[in-house]
Amino acid sequence: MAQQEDQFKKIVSHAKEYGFVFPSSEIYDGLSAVYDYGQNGVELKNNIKRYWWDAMTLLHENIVGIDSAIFMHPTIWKASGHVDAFNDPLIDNKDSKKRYRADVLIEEEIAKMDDKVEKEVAKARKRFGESFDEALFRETNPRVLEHKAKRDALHERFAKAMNDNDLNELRQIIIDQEIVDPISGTKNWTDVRQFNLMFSTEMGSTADGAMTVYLRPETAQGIFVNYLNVQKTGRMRIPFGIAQIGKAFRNEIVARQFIFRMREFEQMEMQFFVRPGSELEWFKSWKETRLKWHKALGLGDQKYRYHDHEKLAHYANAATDIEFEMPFGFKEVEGIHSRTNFDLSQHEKFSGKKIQYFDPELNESYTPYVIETSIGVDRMFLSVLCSSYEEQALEGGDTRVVLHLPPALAPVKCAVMPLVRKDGLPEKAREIVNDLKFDFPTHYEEKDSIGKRYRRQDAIGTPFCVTVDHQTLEDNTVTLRERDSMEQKRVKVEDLHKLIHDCVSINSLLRKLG
RNA sequence: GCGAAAAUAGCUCAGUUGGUAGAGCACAACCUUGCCAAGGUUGGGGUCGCGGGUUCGAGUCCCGUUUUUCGCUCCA
Repeated sequence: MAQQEDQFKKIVSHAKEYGFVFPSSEIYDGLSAVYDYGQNGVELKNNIKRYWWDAMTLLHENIVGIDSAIFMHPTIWKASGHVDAFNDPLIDNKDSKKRYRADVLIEEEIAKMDDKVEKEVAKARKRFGESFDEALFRETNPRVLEHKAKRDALHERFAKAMNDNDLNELRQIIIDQEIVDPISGTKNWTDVRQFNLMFSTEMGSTADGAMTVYLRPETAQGIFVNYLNVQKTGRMRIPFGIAQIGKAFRNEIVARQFIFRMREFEQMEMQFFVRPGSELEWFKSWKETRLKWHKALGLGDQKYRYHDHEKLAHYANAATDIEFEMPFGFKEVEGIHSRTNFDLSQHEKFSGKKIQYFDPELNESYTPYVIETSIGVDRMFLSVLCSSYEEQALEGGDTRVVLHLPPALAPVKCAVMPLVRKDGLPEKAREIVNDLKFDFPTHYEEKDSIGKRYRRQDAIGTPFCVTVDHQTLEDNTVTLRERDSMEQKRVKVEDLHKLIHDCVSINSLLRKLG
C-alpha cells in the first residue's frame, strides 16, 4: 500500500512536471481541491470527451446531445431534491470528534425543559389526587412558571437565530445552555458551520431584485428540463437518449485525492428515456455497453469491476458503479442508475407543465422512465493517467518513464526530429511536420541527443517518433519509432500519414465498439 | 471538519547550537557527438508558502494563516 501511495505521488508530480495538471491559482498558494489542466492535459481530456461523445452520438442514432447552461431556475433544485438535502448547521465536539446538527442539540435541550414542566405537573397530580386543577396549576405554580419562562426564552432565542441563520448565536446558545456531548461529556465545541452541497450566487445586480441561483451540482437536470424541447424538435421516439458534457460544482466537505474529488468537475451524462416496465432491461444493457466502452481503451480488463448499490437513492430502483483500480484502490468512475420517472414527474409537478410521451405503438401517454449513465471526466482522466504511467527498467540498467496512453487519447500523436541539426535535416523534418500537422498534433524537436528527445516524448505518451537522417535525403524514407516497444522501422515518408492515422484516430477505438 | 506531518530555484533535495542562501538535474546561448536521458564553456533563475512576534541578527525559535499529504469523519 505504501508503495502504491508512493506511486501515486509520482504520478501527481509527473502530471505537473509535464503539463497535464496544475494546482489552481498556484502563485497565490493554490485553492483547495481545484486544479487546472495544462497544455498536455487539455488535449488528453478533450480526447476522452471526444471518444465518449462520438460513442454516444455517432454510434446510436437515437441519442442526441445538448449543452445546457450552468445557471438554472432555482426551483429546479427544489424539484430534484437538492435544496432540502444537506442544508444543516453542523457543530463538532473536539473531544469525541463527533458531528451534530446544532439545531437538533438545542431542540433536545428545549424538550428537556418541557419534561421538567411535565414532571412538576405529574408530581402535583400525584399529591392532590382527584381535586387537582391542572390548568390552574400550570398558570400559577412558581416552579412551573420558572421552567416555562426559561423554556420560552430559549425557544424564542433559538427561533430567532434559526430565522436569521445566525450560526454564532446558535453556538452561543449551546455554550450558554452548557450543552454537553453525550459521548465525551465535554463542552469543547467547534464553530457552527452551515453545510450546503450547492454553490450559490446572486443573479441580478441590485440587492432588491437579486435571486439566489445555484451552480448546478449535476448536469442531469439540464437534460430533464429540456426533455420536451428535444423530444419534440428532434421528433425523438422512445427509447431515446440525450447526452451532455459539462461542468458541475459541489461544495464537498472534504475534497481530496488530487483530481479524484474536486469542487469543480466535469461530467459526461446520458439520460436514456424508456417505456415504464422496460427500465431494468435497459439498465442491464447500458451496464454492459458502458463497460465495453471502458475496456476498449485497453487499460486492462482486470482493472474494472461493477459495484451494485444496495442502499438506493430516493429516485432509483437500481444502481451500479463501474469502479476502476486506482493506486488508492478500486474507485467509482461511472455510475449507471435506473432513475425511474422520478425526475420528470417532479418537474411536471413543480413546473405545472405536462411532461408526457404519447407512445403511438401502445396508443397511450406515460411519463418515461430513465436510465442514466454518468461518468466523471476528471476521474476518467485520472484512471487513464494512473494506468498508463510506468517507470520501466531497460536493458543496460537504464530506466525510462513512459506513459502508455491509448494512442487515440495521447495529447501529441507524433514527434518529428532531425537526427542531427545540420546538413539540411532540420529543413526536411520541418517539411514533414508541415504536412502531418493538418491531421494530428505533431511536435518538432531538434534540441539534445536523439535518445533524450525520445524519452521526453515517452514521458508525455507520444505514440510515434519520426527521425530524419541522411538516408532520408537520398530515398525519402524515415525511421518510425514506436513508444511502447521502442522498435524502429524504416518507412516511406508518403506512408507516414496512414500508418500513424490508423493507430491514433478515435475511429480506431469506436470500431471496437461496433 | 478534527488530529499529525510537510512547504527552500522549474524538479529532487541539503542547509550544523540562530550569523552573508547551496548542489544535482532542468532551462538559455555557443561548441562537440549523433538512433534510445549522462561532453565542454558561459549564463539566467530563490524577499526560503504568506503574515506577525522574539532577537543586534530568523530559512532555522514562537504564534497565526494558506496549501499539500496521511489517519479519522463526511460524501442526499
